[in-house]
Amino acid sequence: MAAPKKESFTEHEQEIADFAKAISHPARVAILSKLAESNMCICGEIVEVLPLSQSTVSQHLNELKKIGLVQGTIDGQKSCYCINWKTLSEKLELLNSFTDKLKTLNKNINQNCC
Amino acid sequence: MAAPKKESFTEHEQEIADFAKAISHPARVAILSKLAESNMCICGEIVEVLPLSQSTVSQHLNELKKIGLVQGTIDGQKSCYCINWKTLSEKLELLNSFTDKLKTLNKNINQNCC
DNA sequence: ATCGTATATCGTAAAAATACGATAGAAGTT
DNA sequence: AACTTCTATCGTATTTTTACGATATACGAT
Repeated sequence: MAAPKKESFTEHEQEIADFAKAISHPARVAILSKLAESNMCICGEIVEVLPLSQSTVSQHLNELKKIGLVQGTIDGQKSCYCINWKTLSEKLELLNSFTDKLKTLNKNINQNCC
Repeated sequence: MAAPKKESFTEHEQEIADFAKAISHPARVAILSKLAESNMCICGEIVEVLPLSQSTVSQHLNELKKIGLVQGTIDGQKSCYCINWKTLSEKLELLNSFTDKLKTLNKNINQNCC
């Protein structure tokens, strides 16, 4: 049984995990790099620089879109993507404040335990 | 065919993705919280606070250990875990310098494209 | 020596992620 | 109208992840 247990964690824990999952594939990291470089890209330009098929790239773009890290608009027959900087900053802030809290909770950061 | 294509990306892209993957499950986020709170924990204490079985928690701990975010030492019949702050800081730095580079590449952060 | 406790690992099942080809539909071009 | 181009989606195969129970091992206690 691999019943979904993710729901039994806190909203906060899930949010962090979801953001991390969005960038947990090198293709999606590469897509973000490419989009930052070019400010915006039509889908085909992204497909060109990735070693993946068009349909797979489309899927990865959709993952990034679902969580709000990128946004896409239809431009004629093409599809234009760009980074949603507001959301990206928010998610990063979420992760950073989490790790800051970790460090605060721990009093002896330099102490190697165990 | 779902042949593994992850190898065709850069080392850097893979490193970022691997770190993200390590914290892409709420259980592992929760484990890090618990470890930071308590400075160090025996395995059983972690199992107690998570809604997962002992064997599943052991698996998650192993994921975190593989990438170096936590370290474990055997202490008698118990197993003692703690956060490896050095590695955690390094991985975070990796992610932050990546996103900083994204922002630098993009000249008009406030411009909503598309 | 026997028993209980703690935990890693094995085996396995179910679910999710990854990848591609084929295709459909929309938008341009001739 | 016929044709090409672009991209999202469908169907599907493979792999990976998630989860648990059972078990083996190691340690401590009796």
